[in-house]
Amino acid sequence: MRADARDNRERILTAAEEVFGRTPGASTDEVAKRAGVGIATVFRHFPTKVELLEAVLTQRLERLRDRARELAGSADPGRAFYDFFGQVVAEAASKLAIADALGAAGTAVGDEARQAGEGMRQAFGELLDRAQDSGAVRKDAAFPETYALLIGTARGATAVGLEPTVRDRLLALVYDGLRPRP
Amino acid sequence: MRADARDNRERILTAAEEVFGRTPGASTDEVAKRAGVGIATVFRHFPTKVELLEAVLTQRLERLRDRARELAGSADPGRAFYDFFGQVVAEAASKLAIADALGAAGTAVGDEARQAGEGMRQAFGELLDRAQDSGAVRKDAAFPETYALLIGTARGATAVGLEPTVRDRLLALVYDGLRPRP
Amino acid sequence: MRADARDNRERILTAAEEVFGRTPGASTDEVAKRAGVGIATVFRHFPTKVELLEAVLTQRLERLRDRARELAGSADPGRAFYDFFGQVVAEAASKLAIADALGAAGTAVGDEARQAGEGMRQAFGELLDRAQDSGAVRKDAAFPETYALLIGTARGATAVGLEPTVRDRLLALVYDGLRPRP
Amino acid sequence: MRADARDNRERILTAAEEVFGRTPGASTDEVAKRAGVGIATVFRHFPTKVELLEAVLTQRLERLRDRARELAGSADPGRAFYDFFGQVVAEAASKLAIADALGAAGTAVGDEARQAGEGMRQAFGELLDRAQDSGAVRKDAAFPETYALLIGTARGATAVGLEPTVRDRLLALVYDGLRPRP
DNA sequence: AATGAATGAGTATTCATTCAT
DNA sequence: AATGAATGAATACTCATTCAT
Repeated sequence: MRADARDNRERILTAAEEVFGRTPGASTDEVAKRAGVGIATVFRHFPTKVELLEAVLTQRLERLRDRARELAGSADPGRAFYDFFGQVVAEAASKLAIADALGAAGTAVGDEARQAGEGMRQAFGELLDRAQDSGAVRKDAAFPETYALLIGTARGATAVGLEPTVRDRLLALVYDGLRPRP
Repeated sequence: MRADARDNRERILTAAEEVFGRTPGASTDEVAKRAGVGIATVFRHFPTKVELLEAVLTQRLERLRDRARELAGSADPGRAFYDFFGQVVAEAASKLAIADALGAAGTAVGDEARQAGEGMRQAFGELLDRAQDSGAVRKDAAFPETYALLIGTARGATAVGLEPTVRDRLLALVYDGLRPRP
Repeated sequence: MRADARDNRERILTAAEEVFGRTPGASTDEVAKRAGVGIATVFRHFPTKVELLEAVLTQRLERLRDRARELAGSADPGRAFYDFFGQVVAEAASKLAIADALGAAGTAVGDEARQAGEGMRQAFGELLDRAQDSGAVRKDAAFPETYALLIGTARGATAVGLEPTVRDRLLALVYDGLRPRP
Repeated sequence: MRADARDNRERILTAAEEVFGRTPGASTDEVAKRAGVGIATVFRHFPTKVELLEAVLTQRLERLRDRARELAGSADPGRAFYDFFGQVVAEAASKLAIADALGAAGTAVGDEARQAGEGMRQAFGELLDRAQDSGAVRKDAAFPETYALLIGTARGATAVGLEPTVRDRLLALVYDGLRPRP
């Protein structure tokens, strides 16, 4: 039954991601129905709605962190940086809530979520450093504003429901601001 | 008595802006208390909570539109564009909800809000056009991505609670992306 | 509408007294139905279930205190004391919860209830003092044990659902313990 | 394996006594944790929460009955009666729930509990009879009121959280009522 | 026109009880 | 036989909206 429980936890988390991604203020019942379990099961796994939300957030942040870490080893640091940037924005455009997760990364209360956010920001900082060393990103772009630019671009892409073409042009604009001035 | 009513409407709107700016999920009661009127009075003026929210939104959008129009007559179109951009972002950083208003401008349901959003986007388009004509903004930056960049930057600045210095550096990055390539 | 509200408050309190008297763990819904009002109305008047319970308790304690005060002026202090004692026990036998109120008088958390309890205990102490001075109650019966005896007798009479005859005989036993030894 | 089961039953009962003694409204889970078994084990032994509560009650009543029976053979019937009375009250003062058990003895629903209550009351009646025959208790104190006095004194001692000294003085008052009038 | 009271639908959370391992 | 997970009914409390004054 350990397996069953883990399975259910996964299903609940997935359901929560979908439901809250679509309707941020959705009820826990909604999540339970979507996951196909009783409501008490949701509360057994996540004793509080806040804890459920934080678990979703944590998962998202960890995924982003992992992606950043994967790319950190790349031979082409510039490409790694811009690829990560673009992927985050692309995902945000389709999954409304990743942008919120990014925004919340600074404020997240829960310990796990905070750590995941910290890890993600560190990994992104790593990507930035290497890209700057390799000359792919201007040296005077410090971490805070670059991170803010990532968040903002992701949220901007989300808010308007941008078409892919426009999103690419938006990224082109942003990248041009990040590239070293000739 | 007409005057009293208009007065109350104003007070309610102001109160709503403050309250929802601070706590997006606040109750209508909260707004009534802040405005110093009974809750029934709020509902007399705005028969639905959604209508109240839309009124707040409309007001914000109209203010932005008016500011854009004022600047449209400026002798220095480049400066007008970047000033507007910067002001919007600066305000968003302090008033959480303006960014949402900007985001909602595309999706706004109510008729008034939609019109206000349309007007605001048109005015911003005007600023963009003139700035491009004057050579202050690159010609290949079309409206959709530029508008998305405005929204995103505003939201990015809001989400993280950026300090003014960092906000300025963020803007510098964004502006560099918007300026014509040499 | 002030009148209506006060009216409703009364009805809710009365309903609560009946309902909680019968079923101590009853739900707030039950009280609302019994009072013939919507559940939100109950919560408007008593924002918390605890506050509702305390209001019931307070009311009961105040009634007892008032009765004690009335009797305090009596020309026959002995009779006043034993009358009060008997009335409390008689009421407790029919209204389950008065005994609890008496018990809670020492522990009541809410400020109003605490004060009412204090007032009631003081009034009872007064009755006791005078009865002792008049020689109707033995002088070595101090307040704490006499009060405990009152509470206990009331609760004893309640718990078993005593018939009036038996109750009278119980009181006779208790009174004999309180009278001065010859 | 029969031994294991009986062992578990004991542990659950003990745990239930502790838990419900402290927190009358406690959950079955609480009991399971305290007993160090899974919740399903509790329900295997006591298919219903009511049955568990009744088992606790039965156990308590049986203990009291046994104590009364032990004392029934004593050479000094008066002392036996007053000792029993005092012990019950002393225990009630520390173990909140014994008083409830005594009260419930009249109303007990379950068959076992009812029988245990009956047995306990019979044994107490025996003690009373002998004490009356020996002249230690007045002859006109019939069983019903004397039993009510026992219950009441026990509950009175519990409700207020009486100190031992006061409890003793309370008992002195009660005993004086029970002793034959000179 | 303005007020504050009343309402019921909705929400998070708990708990006794039942299943699957 | 024992376990822990799953379940749905129940409960306290909130909120947008409607009535009576």
